[in-house]
Amino acid sequence: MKQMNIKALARELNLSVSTISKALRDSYEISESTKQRVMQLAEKLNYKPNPYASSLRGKKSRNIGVVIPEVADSFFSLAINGIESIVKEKGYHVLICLTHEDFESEQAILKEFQSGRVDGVLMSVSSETDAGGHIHELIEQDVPIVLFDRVLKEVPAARVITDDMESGYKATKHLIDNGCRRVAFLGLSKKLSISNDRLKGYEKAMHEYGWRIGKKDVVTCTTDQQQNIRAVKKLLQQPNRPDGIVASVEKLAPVVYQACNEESLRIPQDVKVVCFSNLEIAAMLHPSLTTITQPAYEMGQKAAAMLMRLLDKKPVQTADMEVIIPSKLVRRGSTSI
Amino acid sequence: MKQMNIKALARELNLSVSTISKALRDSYEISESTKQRVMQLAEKLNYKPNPYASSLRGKKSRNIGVVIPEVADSFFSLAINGIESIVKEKGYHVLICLTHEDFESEQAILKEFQSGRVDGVLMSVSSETDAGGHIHELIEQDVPIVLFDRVLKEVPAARVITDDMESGYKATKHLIDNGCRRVAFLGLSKKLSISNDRLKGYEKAMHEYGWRIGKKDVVTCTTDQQQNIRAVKKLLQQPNRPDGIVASVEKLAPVVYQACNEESLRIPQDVKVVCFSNLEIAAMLHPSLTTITQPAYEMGQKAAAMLMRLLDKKPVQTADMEVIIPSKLVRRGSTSI
DNA sequence: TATGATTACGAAACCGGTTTCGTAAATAAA
DNA sequence: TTTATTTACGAAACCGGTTTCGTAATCATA
Repeated sequence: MKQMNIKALARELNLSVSTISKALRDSYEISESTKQRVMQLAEKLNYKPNPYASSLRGKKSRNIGVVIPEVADSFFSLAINGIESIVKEKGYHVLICLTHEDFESEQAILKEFQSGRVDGVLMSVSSETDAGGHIHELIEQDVPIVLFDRVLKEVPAARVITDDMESGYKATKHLIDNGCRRVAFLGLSKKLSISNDRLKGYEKAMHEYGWRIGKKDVVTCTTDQQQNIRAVKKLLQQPNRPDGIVASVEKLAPVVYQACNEESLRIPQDVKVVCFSNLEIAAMLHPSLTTITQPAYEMGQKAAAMLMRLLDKKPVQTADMEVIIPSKLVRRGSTSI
Repeated sequence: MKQMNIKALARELNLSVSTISKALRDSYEISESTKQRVMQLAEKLNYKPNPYASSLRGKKSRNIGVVIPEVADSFFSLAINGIESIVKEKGYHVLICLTHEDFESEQAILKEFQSGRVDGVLMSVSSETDAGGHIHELIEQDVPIVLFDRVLKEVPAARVITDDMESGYKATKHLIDNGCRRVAFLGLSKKLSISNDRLKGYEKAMHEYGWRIGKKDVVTCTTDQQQNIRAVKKLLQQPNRPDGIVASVEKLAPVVYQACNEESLRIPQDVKVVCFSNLEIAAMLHPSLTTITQPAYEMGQKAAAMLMRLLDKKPVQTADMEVIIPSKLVRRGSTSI
């Protein structure tokens, strides 16, 4: 079947193109009877308005871009569900773009978004992102953006984050309370806000309890899982090895388990572990994994709702520009004998 | 900054709009020196072509739609990575749409895609999908579609699947070889191709070894995890309860572990378990989980590559319309003592 | 020198909706 | 009855690229 368009409908009904358009948009200028006829024929002939024509004329794409490092991560996949639950109702579509933790990809994607392809952007920055020039450029083109989870401190954009410092503190304190005296911290990148804030909380807890932080006890991991395993094994091979580990991102959970396994160290007897994670299956790990669980779905919802407000051009209070939702510590087997 | 467009560039350079357009597209009609001038100014003024204008005129969106039930599932998130790795090179964007296992959502999405929003579609059907009318409609509008993993048998569309029957057979045989005599099967839906094929393999293995399949040993699960846990517990409460379980989709892994836990049954001593899953963390479960692992990334790549060929209008052999990539059985602790 | 071919560019149609503006006819108000 | 207003619709501009077609100028060939 040939693609139906407004012109064909107009011909069929002996009406003008503009009348059809108005009728379909339920304009007050058109009589009820005409609207009925138009709607019915449109339905019958399976007419679908061309979204690109509308976007071109209206300067609105009804697409929002979601820029994240990875989708194979339960935080991000849950956040996507939250985002979608909000924007779908408003008639927006979600364009998911993956950076694979690569800064240049992230820049390229935001550059693309300057074209008008999306009306707004939700982003969690890559682990390699340490400057916000690309975000500024986007804002200058009047594309609203809301950052979530992984943000850049110096970029004055709306943001939804968790209480990362407190969470890092809570995780570390939990380990110390359970008998750990030498706790190590695994970050993902020195550039990442969440790693750094969680690290700060870790440091605060360690200092508060008077424990020294060994030079090698703060490990910066990479995107190479094999290399991460080697790094953690090395950490655990030290003469006075750590007896507790705070892993600041979900993907490090298997790394820690694997490394402990290869070093023949038992969790939690020899090493206790807390990991930031949203994995449903954390409870079924061997042993079950104590986690800091982020409100991923709610964060996605909140970030999307903020973006919707920005798109509606409703005034947003400066106080509403930063939303902090607390994470929860879920105690499981990896931290108690 | 105001959005740059071709007209502004033309004015600036004292050239016509058409010359600019051709220069930017590297047309042979334009002299090298003019191309240089145009390119340089475009770069300098940060010109981004409006994708909707191009799409409207060219009848090509350079978007492909990916319709899947869920993104919080490692099979699908890996498949997305595979898809993206292929289509990005060809300059396509990925529009991910989630059905949440709801047939009506799936229909609505495909209806939307009749508008020309996407040039092609990759889909894995929802667990509630049992008819292919919406797919047919799309094909009639000349939108090519490739199904992957979860397909509809009767729809004559290109497809990429795994050897589901053999995998179900292998999983069941593995349990039987490890001493199980009463194996249960957990499907996701009676409508789902993968559930049914895997079930067939299960039945084949059971018959081959002369084991009866109890009336209640084939359980059809739902999207409600709590209900699934109750169903599996009920399964395990039978007087002559199963000593082996084949779980046909990843999300049932936590269900089985939870149910066994609540029934105080040990894995693998009391019940042995094989689950179809791509979870990286399966090896760290308690006990580690024997899986049928699908080549998710490769399937995504293959499906995307097929779609690219269809979009290039290259003739595709009928023999190439169905690609079957084998899954692998990964033996772990949940099936051996 | 005359003719044909090539080069380099511009005018304008086009894609398919949306919106502005103008207007005939019907209705209401004076 | 005249004037003002409302109703219901159409013509055409518009969004921003792309493409077709026409053409003046230059170059090559006979």
